[in-house]
This record gives sequence, C-alpha cells and structure tokens, in this order.
Amino acid sequence: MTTRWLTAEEQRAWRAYVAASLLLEDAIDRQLQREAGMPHLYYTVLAFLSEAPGRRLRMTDLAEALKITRSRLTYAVTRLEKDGAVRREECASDRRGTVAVLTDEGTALLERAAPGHVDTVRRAVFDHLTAEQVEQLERICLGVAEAIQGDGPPAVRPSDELPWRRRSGPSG
Amino acid sequence: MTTRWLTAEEQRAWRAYVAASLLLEDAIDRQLQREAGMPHLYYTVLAFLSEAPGRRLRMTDLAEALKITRSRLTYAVTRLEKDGAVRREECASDRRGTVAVLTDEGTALLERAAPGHVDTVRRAVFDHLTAEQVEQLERICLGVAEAIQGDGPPAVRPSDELPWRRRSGPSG
DNA sequence: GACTCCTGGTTCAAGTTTTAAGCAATTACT
DNA sequence: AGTAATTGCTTAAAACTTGAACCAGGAGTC
Repeated sequence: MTTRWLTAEEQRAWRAYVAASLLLEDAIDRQLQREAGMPHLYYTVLAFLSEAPGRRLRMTDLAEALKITRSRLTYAVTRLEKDGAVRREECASDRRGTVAVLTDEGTALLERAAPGHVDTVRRAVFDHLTAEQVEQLERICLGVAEAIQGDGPPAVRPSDELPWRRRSGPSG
Repeated sequence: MTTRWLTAEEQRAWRAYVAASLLLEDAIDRQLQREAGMPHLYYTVLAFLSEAPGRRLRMTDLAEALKITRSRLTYAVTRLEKDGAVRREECASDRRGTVAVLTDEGTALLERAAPGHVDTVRRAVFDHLTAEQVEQLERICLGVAEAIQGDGPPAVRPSDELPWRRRSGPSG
C-alpha cells in the first residue's frame, strides 16, 4: 500500500511536537540535575514510589507504570540506591522478585526537589495553557499512549521487552 | 513565594504527557533502528538537511533548528559521516565553520526509511486525532517552545549552551 | 518428579548524551 | 596593530540507555 504522508497541517504539528518535547525534556533535566542531582526519569521513579502503598513497588510494576524497560529501571534503581534514596528488598511472595522501597532520605530529597520541578513545569507548560487546552493535552496524550500500548489490535508495537501485560497476583 | 502546585487536572495531563512522550520516542526509535539503523534524532538530522538549500547546513544552524546542543550534533554527524550519509565540508565564509552536507547515499537512505517512519507516526499520533486536535497540539507545542526558548523575559532557561541566538550572516 | 516454557530481574557490551574544557578563528575595543 | 572577549566546533570523561544474553524461580504438562 502506498504511503499516506502527513498533511501540511500534521507536519507542522509534528515538528512543533518534536521540538517542544526536546526542549522540555532538556529544561527539566537541567533543572533537576542542578537542584536534585538527578535526571527527570530518576526523579519520577522517586515520585511514583512515594505514592505507592508502603512507598514500595515491585520492579516490574514500577517499570510498567513508568513506561520504561526493566533494564533501564535496574540501572536507575541501582544509582538511586547508591544515593541512599531507594532501598531494594526481597519480595516475600515470589523469590525471584525485588521490591524497590523509597527511603526516608529519598522522601526528603523528593520533597526538597518538588517545588523547583513543579515551578519549571508550570512555567514551561501550564502557565500559558487554557483549561480546555489542558484537557485536550491529556486527551491527546492518552490517545497516543493507547495507540502504542493499547490492547486489542496493536497500532504500533514498540517492543516485546516492554512489559505491559498485567501480572496476576498483587505486588507486595 | 509559596509553591503553586499543579491542580488535579494539570497533574493528570502532565502524567499523560510524560507517559506518552516516553512511549512515543521509544516506539519511533525502535522502528527507525530496525528499518534504518539509526535513532530518531539521527533521522531528523538527515530530514532537516534534505530540506535545506543545497542539502547543506552549518553545524550551529542545524543544532539550533533541531533544538539540541552543538556537542550532541557533533557526535551525531560523526556517526552519520561514518555511515556515509553525511559529509563535512569547510565553511567558505568562516574558517572556523563546518558545513554538514547530505550525501546521495544519505538521501537514498532517508527516502527508504521515510514511509515506515511516517506510518509509525501516523498510527501512533494522527490517526486518532481530529483536525482541531492537530491544531491544538501545534499551538500547545509552539507555546511550550516559546516559553522555554522565547526571547523577552525567559520563563525557563535550560542552558546557555543551547545556541538560540540568531547569528548575523548567512549560513552557506 | 522430570521436562519444558515462561517470568522477574540483572548484567554485559556497545552506543548515545552530558558537562566541562579545549583550541582556533573572529570580533570588539582601544 | 594589539589584546580581550566571543564564537564555532570538537573532545574527554562520566553518566545514561539499549538490546541481547543470562540465571534462578515459578508454572504447566505429562
């Protein structure tokens, strides 16, 4: 079948997206690197853990929530563990399992870094969006995520490595 | 001043964005790695060059257009040069300058890879967006880019390294 | 139980990115 | 012209990511 190219309108939107996401990731990474000594992803690891029951999550569940590979998470947690922000524990219900636990030190670090991070995100993104645009943004992004990882007929399948299938049992 | 936290609505939008951009970059990188042997950024380098007059651009101009650091571009071009997709030439008007030129081989590679790439982008993003959403997406992204790099009172300043100031003379 | 397959997590090597530092050419200033 | 500051680009070292390979534990089957 012949390629359906992007329309001029779509192409402009796509270019704008690519540019914006590059700039945004860069700005956020720098701010967090400066004020918290870690890149955005690592901060997000702490953020997700902080909201989990018991501040703990199994590696696979955490990777799935973050939409990253297990390998990438392994390295992130190893680094954060060296920093004392996270601790690894064995999983009681599955002896293969590992649970990442947010330490008190990690919690403190997160709380210290949060204001600056939120401020950056706010000024770069939300300060100039209307309420409707915020809603649109969410809708659009949910659609993209669904298209990529959604069950049913997969539109785009990034990799078998990304573990999106739900696991059976509970995670603790 | 006390932190202005994100509202629940904003937080949902932000999380959706972070997840979607991670999934999207991952999907695109894999597709291009598989079918063109290079990550998304490198493909974009070729794409920008292909549209420039004479298929050539000075390093700094290219880095500015791509919204990446010169250092990052240096490595990308070095790799692409090894692949034969790009060639470096001296800049006539400024002996410090380097011009990146898209080779015929690079052009062919780009043309071979484009359909698969467009298809991935289309299925992940545009196939499920309305025309208004496409327009909103562009507007939102332009706003973000403007907020980060815009002249005037800088809302977020990622780094002095990113060369956003216009240079004086022409680039060829 | 033995066999096979799958799952959870880590590890290795190779590739990419970052930050700071470096060098040469240009510009600005006097 | 002489000198300091700036610009264009590269490089070195450390950090991060990727993809495949790996190993131990769990699950299904007979």
